[in-house]
Amino acid sequence: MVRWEPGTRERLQAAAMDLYVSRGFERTTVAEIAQAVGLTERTFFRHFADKREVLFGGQELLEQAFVDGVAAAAPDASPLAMVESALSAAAGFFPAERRSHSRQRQTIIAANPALQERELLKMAALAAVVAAALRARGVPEASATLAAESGVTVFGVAFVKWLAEGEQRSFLDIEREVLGELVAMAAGAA
Amino acid sequence: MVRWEPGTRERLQAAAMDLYVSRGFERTTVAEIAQAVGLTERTFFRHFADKREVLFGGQELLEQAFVDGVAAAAPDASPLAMVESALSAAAGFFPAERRSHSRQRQTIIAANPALQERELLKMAALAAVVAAALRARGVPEASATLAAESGVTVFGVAFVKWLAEGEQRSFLDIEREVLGELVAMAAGAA
DNA sequence: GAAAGCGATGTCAGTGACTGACGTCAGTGA
DNA sequence: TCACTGACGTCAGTCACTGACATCGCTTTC
Repeated sequence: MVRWEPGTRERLQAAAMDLYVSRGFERTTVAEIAQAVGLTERTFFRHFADKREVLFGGQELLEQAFVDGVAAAAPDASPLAMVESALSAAAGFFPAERRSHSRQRQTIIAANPALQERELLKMAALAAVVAAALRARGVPEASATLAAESGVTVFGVAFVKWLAEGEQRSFLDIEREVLGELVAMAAGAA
Repeated sequence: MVRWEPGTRERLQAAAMDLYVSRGFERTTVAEIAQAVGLTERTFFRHFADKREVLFGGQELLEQAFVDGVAAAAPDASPLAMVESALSAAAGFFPAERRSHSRQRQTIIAANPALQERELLKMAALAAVVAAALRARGVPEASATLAAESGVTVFGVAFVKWLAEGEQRSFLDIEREVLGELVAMAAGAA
């Protein structure tokens, strides 16, 4: 008999999601989450920096996908083409099966400014690593920042659309549509 | 003799800035801030929702400037032209005299993820009201969101540039430059 | 001009997030 | 065998934030 069940982190995440859904984020206590999986509040904080972070696992993987996408773009690609490649790479993270889970998560976040703050921070971090990846490919500072920020904006807008009721298209298709709209908008003002 | 000194809110803001600079944000207590102006912790929380909010006064005024800017754009202006108008209107908030103060504030924020989160939330709120203003002028949903987000991105990038050491140009000039770069980047991919 | 009400503040007693120090104990390797 | 490690528990403490209630100059009302 093992001393501790494996997958502590994952069990805490699942319990937190459940409780955030049923009681709401603010009305659930870290002690309750820990208790739900037979652990202590102190142990929760050994796995997650804070009560919000438990909803934001996998950030590093998403960042890596974006970075890999930038690296995979054609040698002579424009900054925006590199971003497009990154968006394509990230689309793999959101297959149709994941929509239900993502929707539930997004509902929780939408109900709490504190969680929105954390999400915005994650998106900002994402933009920062994408900008760094672009700079590593020789894109000048200003363009890199703008392209990265725009890319993350497209990602965010596409994500919300993907979650919309009745939406049937793949995440990738929606990303492409939104990116096209952005380019069209900017082109109209050139 | 009056019972209370006037300008409580402003005095709290000033004391908070001072302490955040000298001791750092995390190492200063709300009780200390209140004490510094002869008040109680409880009173601090009657003026500010939390310890971070004290650094983010004047948000409504900035939002209003953006909204007014959108409204002031030419009747046949494109979404991006409306955003440009909004950026121009906002530039009035950042005359050269304010750079020193803004720089100090930005240094505090840059040192604390919790404060960055709050700033990002404020920028997201700004984007939301700009998007609403664009929609009110007939811009379709998707374009409004993208144009607003792009505008706020330009604003943020321009703000950082404006604060850079050795930068001499006006905030408005920098905004225009950054917006131009964004349009050029998007146009290059059209 | 006394009484009533208002508004900004103080006081006090919480709750809950988060931290540091230290103890526990099954498994692991020398 | 035994030292050591890693994941967890226990405990005490700090601090952000909240609700309920008291205080008391000032203003309004009759």
